Amino acid sequence: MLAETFVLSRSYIQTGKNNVHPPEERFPMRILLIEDDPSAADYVARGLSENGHICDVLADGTDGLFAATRESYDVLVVDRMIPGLDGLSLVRALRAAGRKTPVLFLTALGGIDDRVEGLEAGGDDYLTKPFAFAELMARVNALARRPPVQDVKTVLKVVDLELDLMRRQASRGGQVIDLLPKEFTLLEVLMRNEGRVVTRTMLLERVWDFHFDPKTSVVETHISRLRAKIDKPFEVALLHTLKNMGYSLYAPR
Amino acid sequence: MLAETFVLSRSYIQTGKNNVHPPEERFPMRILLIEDDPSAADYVARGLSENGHICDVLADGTDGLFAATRESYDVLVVDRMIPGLDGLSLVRALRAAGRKTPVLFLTALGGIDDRVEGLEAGGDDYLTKPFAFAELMARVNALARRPPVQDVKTVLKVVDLELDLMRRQASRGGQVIDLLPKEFTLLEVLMRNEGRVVTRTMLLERVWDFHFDPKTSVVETHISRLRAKIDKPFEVALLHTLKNMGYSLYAPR
DNA sequence: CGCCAACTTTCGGCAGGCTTACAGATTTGT
DNA sequence: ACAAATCTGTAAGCCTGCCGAAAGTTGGCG
Repeated sequence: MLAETFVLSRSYIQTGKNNVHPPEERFPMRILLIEDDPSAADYVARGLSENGHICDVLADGTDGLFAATRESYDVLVVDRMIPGLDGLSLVRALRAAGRKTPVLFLTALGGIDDRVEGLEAGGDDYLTKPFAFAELMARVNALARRPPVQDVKTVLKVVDLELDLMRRQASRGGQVIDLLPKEFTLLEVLMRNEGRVVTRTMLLERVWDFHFDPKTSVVETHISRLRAKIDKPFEVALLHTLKNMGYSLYAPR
Repeated sequence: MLAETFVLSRSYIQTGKNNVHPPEERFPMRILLIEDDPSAADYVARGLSENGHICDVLADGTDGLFAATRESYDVLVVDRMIPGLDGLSLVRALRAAGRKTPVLFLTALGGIDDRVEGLEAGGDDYLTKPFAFAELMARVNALARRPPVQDVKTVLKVVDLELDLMRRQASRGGQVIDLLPKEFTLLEVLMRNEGRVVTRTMLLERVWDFHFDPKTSVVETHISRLRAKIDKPFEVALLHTLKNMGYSLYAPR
């Protein structure tokens, strides 16, 4: 899975049409990590995905700039020392192109000069290696202008359906429901968009990190399995299909 | 000689005049850090001040005791190994003088005796080096919030599984279980997060202080060993795996 | 009646996690 | 200071159970 994120799909170009996200706060952040050291990259990527975010990784500066310009990421995490195009130039180019995506620099050097350089080039924050992951997460949150983790809602609720994000556990009407990982994130996305239509494309991006159409029925398959657990055993269905549009989670009236 | 060791504490002298704070929750906490390793001291002091608190730093035990007795700090953070007067004696002396200021010990080694001694001497909590700053901040907050006469929780409990932090000994259903040091801290982290998901990244940071991905199965290995001791011999398993997420310790329903 | 979109179920591959053995490191005892 | 014992991390192989492709079914709508 991590290996996959290393090879950023070339076909993400196709999704260009639909890269405008709804203005409301979206949960999983999309983060682009530009880092060539595999172990560091893995560490960060893994941590981010464990925290429910989507992380693309590129090891080369040129590719990084390309992706950062084309796609709309919430935050960029950029190593200063990378092959292709160094982090500093990358960000300068990005800013010159008018992109304001917040940038967090990772630097092996803790010198004051480095810091100044980075910020002057248009970086928003920096972090010297090695660092605790919690710190990176905190700074990324700060850059994305999100409230600190402590007062992030930990239990989602739609009617009598509850999803405890910390315990990773769902329940309906007090009855505990076991969910598989994919089912869990699928439900999470749906619940965070209660009442709104969630398109297939959104689901592919947020749950599967596919930036293209796999031309299969993965989504349907998992929707089906999810229904079997959260709707089938109960009176009223909460998950509704909207033909040719997508799905929506709400209480019928 | 005395003057020398006070070098770091310019703010201590200036703030001396106003040492009477309202008893309720006050925001900038005043914290005295007694630590001789400059880089560690910097790390902590910087972190505290970034969090808006006031931190005085002293590198010598004798000076530390003097300041701690004279001033009224909200919390003391004390390294066990310091020149002048060791941390243990410092706290004993402080308590003997009737001061109840909460004390957080920093100890390089997580040995049994270190912890027991520290708590017996009148310490309120301990933290083994190295640590993530966030953890120190959390513990300091906890200490400051705690009513002056404290009983440190010395035994963690999850269902019938107990972990005696003083004796460094685990037991389940009254049956004593021997744990190796790594297993002990691993279990401690898990128990302190009962019911919550503890990600692999968290474990790598808190138990191993790895700030990168070791790309090996250290965690799995130790989880396996821990399971063999705390779960295998018993009816119900308490330690559960969540694929791609981490582990969680809780009683099955 | 026929088409298309969505639903359901089955089933094999495989990734991620588990286990074990071993060797290096560290600690302890003499 | 040396040897013994203990502890820890790596690597290799196994195994489980999740995931997604595929094929067949349903149902809505023209």
